[in-house]
Amino acid sequence: MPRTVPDLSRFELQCLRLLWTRGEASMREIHEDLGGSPTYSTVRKIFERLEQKGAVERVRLDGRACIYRPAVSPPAVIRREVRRLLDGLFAGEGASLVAHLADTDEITLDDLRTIESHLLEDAGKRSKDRARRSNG
Amino acid sequence: MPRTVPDLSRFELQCLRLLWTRGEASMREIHEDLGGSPTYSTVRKIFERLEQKGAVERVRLDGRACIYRPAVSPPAVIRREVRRLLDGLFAGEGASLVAHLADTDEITLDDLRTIESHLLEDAGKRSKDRARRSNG
DNA sequence: AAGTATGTGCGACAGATGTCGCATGCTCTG
DNA sequence: CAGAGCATGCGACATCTGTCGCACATACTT
Repeated sequence: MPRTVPDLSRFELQCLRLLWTRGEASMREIHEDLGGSPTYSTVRKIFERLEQKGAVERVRLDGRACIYRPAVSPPAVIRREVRRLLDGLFAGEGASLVAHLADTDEITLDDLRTIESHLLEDAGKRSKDRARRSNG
Repeated sequence: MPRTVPDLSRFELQCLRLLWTRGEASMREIHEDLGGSPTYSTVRKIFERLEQKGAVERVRLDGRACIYRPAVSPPAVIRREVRRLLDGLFAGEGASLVAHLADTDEITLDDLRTIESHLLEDAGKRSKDRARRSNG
């Protein structure tokens, strides 16, 4: 498990995502998920590189086929990508990004309210935890 | 003005952003904005490619130096990048991205509320416009 | 006018990325 | 056990990216 998330290309990222949704899989399965294109050879090459970068690892064999598993977690990768976008195009301001999403109708008012309520719940939980810790 | 936003690399994007904030600039100025590194030659090469891709254009000369101007607008580029991130890591769901931002404290409750109120204002304006149009 | 500084065009290069094909070698089936 | 299939390891390429240097032209200085 690499401490720092490796730098992944778009296609590498796409393959990794497919692996995330499957949990673990052979390259053939990923190749099928991709609809058969590009070539199986290409997918293998991508996995070869993903493995070199420490983003995936082989867990076991299914017959003679290697089964791979993600070696980096979605949150870690996502954080990195979001940060990149934020720093690159929104001066690091998360609020600017959300404002953009609102402007372009990528999120609705209801979405925002739902997230708000979750935020409130979590805040409540966290402060309860803190209280428990200090009293316990 | 290219109809479709060209595909830009990270560094190309960074240079373009600097050009956005300046409005228009010579390569030397951008080079300075970058703190002098990488080399001036490198920056020129990036601009050469940005020009080929149609992302910037020369407007005039300042002495013998070319002055460049962005040929693609921030919104267009931003939309593209956001879409890429959304489709790539959030199943296209803007709400998921915002939820992530909330989870990682990239946005605060206040931010959300502010955006919400703007959203309400704009919605109001739009419906007023509609009313004006239909009545006018 | 001659020289110096500066901007540009062009070319070179290493490393990353996307795309394949081939030969070898294990497995499963007759 | 021999042959057919599939998976793998390895190598080959064309592009794209980031990074420079050099030679030539042009403008400002003295």
